[in-house]
Amino acid sequence: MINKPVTIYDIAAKLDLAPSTISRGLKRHSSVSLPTQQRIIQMAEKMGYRANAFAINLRNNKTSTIGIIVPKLNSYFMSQVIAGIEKVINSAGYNLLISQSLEDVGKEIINVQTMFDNRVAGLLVSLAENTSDIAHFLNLQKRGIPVLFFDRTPAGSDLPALTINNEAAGYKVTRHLIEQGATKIVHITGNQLSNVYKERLSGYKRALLEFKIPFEESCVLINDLSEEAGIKAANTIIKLKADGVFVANDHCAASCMHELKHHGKKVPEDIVIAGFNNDMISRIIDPSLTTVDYPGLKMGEIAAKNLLAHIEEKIDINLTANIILKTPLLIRQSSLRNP
Amino acid sequence: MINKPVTIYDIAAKLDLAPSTISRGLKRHSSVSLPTQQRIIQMAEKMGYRANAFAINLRNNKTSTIGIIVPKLNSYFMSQVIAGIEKVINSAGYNLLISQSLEDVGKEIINVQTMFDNRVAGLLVSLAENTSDIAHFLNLQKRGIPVLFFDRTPAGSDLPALTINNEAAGYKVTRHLIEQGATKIVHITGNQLSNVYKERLSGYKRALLEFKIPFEESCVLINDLSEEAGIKAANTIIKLKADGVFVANDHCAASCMHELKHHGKKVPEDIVIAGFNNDMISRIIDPSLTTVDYPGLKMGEIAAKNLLAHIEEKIDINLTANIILKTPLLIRQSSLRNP
DNA sequence: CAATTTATTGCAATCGATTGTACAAAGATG
DNA sequence: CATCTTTGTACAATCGATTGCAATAAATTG
Repeated sequence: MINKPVTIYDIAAKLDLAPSTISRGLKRHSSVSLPTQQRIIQMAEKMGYRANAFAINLRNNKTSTIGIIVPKLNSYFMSQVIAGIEKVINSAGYNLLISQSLEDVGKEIINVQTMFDNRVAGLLVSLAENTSDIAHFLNLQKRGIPVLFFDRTPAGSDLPALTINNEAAGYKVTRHLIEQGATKIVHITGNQLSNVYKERLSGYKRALLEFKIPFEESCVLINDLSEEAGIKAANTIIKLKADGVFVANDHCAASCMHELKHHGKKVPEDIVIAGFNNDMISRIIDPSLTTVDYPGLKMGEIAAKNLLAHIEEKIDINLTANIILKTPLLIRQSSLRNP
Repeated sequence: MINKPVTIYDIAAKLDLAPSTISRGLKRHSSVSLPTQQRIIQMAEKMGYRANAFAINLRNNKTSTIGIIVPKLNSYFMSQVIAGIEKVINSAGYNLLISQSLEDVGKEIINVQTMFDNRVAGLLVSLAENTSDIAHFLNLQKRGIPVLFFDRTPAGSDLPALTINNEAAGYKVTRHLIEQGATKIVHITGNQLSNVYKERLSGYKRALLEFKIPFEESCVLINDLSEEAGIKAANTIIKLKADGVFVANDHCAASCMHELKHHGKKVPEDIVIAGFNNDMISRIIDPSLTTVDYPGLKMGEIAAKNLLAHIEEKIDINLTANIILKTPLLIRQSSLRNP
């Protein structure tokens, strides 16, 4: 048997009151007498009343839903970010609508439309790697829906964004590898349309320059940073006779290191390696992986808090300064030659 | 400047037609003449019309949103499941509303309420570990909203569920470890209220029984299967002088193995180890980890397809047979003594 | 050419909750 | 006791799309 939902009209009929009184009574509006409030609330409870979200949203023309668009869900980092976001917005009474662009602008555009159709109260976005034009987000802005970018943010735009200092992190890692004696460092990274990978490369170059190591184009390997890419890269590294590797993500670094060991290379003796993100895997593999601590949970929390502030206090989000999180370098066995 | 959304009334005014005609025209209803349809569709396009989802949902009293409640998002397996679900439902025009119970029944109950409030068309659920009573899902059933459980499913209920044969998998792993010469096998597992962990333990016991190895209560370590738990368990394993370990998840297995190696134990020579899930980490660590291939992506796809079939064809989901996926044992270095 | 059918389009109610305003009953004031 | 507040509740419009039914115009038929 299928029950149908209880409405304020049903409650009104039972208590012989007007629907408007029920509506106000449920919200403890002062214009409804206390005894009446009690009766209403008790009856609503008893009848199993649940407000119809659509009716409310239609009336208010907004929701308590936050949208989030990310390139892919299957990374530890992203799960952490989402966990951080959920933690904040749930306790503020919001829901999350999640979707993935799967690194494709086309899908990203569709996702933005869907988010708009569902009248999200705000949007958190980490861009697909091949997104260069961000026109599809401007419609939301026009409609007064705040958009906040995190991690993968639009290049050369003044839209509000939450990032880490990728250039500085790239520099720190590279400098550390050099200080550990590396003289030829390969950098494995992702699509250069993406700010994160571009900036890490910049940092890498700056460190080389500072230590007067010539930059070689052949030492920069651009791929999808997957497990397979790491294996492939390992072979290139051996051919290049490099003695240092800086990978822009831990999974790829781990698989690359695994493959290098397979080929008889000793880490860190023959080659020093560093990753990026501080994924779980970086702690468990042997030798443990030097990496950059990318605080996903914290990033999620901060992103959510900022967005909420803009939604609820109606401050123009475009006036927000960009936020840059600190990312400490975690030095572990994979790069430590002289303890 | 903030634009306000275009409605069918705006279009109607522009074309000097009735809103109802616009509504029908946009859906290419046969009662609207073809030229009028053209005019309507073109004008809608031009004015940037987007249907108000709430108005539609309110009218139809249903949505094209699928809800999903999982214990935690931060596992590779779960990301895969979600990717699989998204793949299927997106191409069918549905959205995903995701939330985590964080292994807490209380939060799970709240999540179910939220899902109901948002009138999800259907619900996919993997239970929190301490959920024993599933009364909170029955309301949805009563309201005609199909619910399908996957992975962590309710014990002793006839609700539709999608699982793997955990008992058989547990048996296969244990048997394999015994065949590789293990005589005292520790089983590290999770909350026994959860079907998956309970059944894997059953399989473990059956294998011991079959090979006439006495079952010892002290050899079953129940914890949260975290990285830390793995480290702690390693010490217990050494004290117990076990020579085999079957862990109910790869991450915990990896950290446990790491810690065992740290204490000078050789894997697989001194101790054979197997995990569960075939997470990325199982392939990258050294030695590579024997594990059970848990096909997350496939599970997500099947779950979504089944749910959709029930939503769209209105077949009573409770008549569906439970689905059980195959899970091959992947034998790798961590347990292979005699090649 | 009148009568009837058919093709289009419009009217108005509906979904459930909200909210400005009107109204009635109670109490306060002179 | 009449007038003015105050308090509590009700009325009715509104949000945007849908849909059964009515209405009009055009086309067909006898």
